[in-house]
Amino acid sequence: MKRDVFQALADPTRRAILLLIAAQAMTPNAVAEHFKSSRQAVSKHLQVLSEADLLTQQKNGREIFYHLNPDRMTEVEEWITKFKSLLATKFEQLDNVLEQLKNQKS
Amino acid sequence: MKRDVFQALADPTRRAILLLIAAQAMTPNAVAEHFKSSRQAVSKHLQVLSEADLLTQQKNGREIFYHLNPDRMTEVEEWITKFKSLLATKFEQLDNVLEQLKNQKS
DNA sequence: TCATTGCGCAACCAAATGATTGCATATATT
DNA sequence: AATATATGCAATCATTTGGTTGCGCAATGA
Repeated sequence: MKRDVFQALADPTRRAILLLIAAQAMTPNAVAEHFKSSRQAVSKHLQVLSEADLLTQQKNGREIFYHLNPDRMTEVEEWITKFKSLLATKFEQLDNVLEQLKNQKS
Repeated sequence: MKRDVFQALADPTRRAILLLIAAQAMTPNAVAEHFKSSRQAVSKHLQVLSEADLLTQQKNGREIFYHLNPDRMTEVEEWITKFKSLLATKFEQLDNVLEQLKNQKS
């Protein structure tokens, strides 16, 4: 399943997991040891993060290491950048925003 | 109610609303005109964004203009920055991450 | 004054979410 | 071969979420 990156980042536990894995690739059990959450709960979070392409898996024997995929985070950065540039130019840009949002109209 | 900024940004419609209002402060009706969503649905989104302190209200007669609060977005930026700096230094920083996540342990 | 407009709020509903439990499978260890 | 370990997957459940509907209230306008 394809998932929205922002939605994947919405959960604070998932953000913490990302920070952990950003520092070092880890197995689900290793991740779970750092949280109150159970292994299964963590496993579900890892699945969500994987579906958002924020993580990749690397099987090694019976262990599965989850690695970070840094590319996907740039998508968030780009949104923020767009947002900020919009702020900078304000009113002048309203037409452009309207144009870009056109497909969301009824 | 206090709300998580990331959670507020999780919904694509809310992100679009933020872009609109970033370009120009608007009333709920004005916002709703740009979406398929009903006024009440948009109004709820505005409420969520307000609870996350991403928007402020300014009453003017019977109209309420929603303005952007750009400060709150920096919180997201800071998380991303932290994330990226973690990536840059990788393994060396693992201890720091563990230290920061300590309070989330059982 | 009376109708209309802009808006928030509460109740309600279907769908999604986060978590738990139980089980199956593959790999490792004895 | 038998057991233990690491993990995923499905079912289930309570809670949250996004949306609709209906109502009430303040401000505008006739």
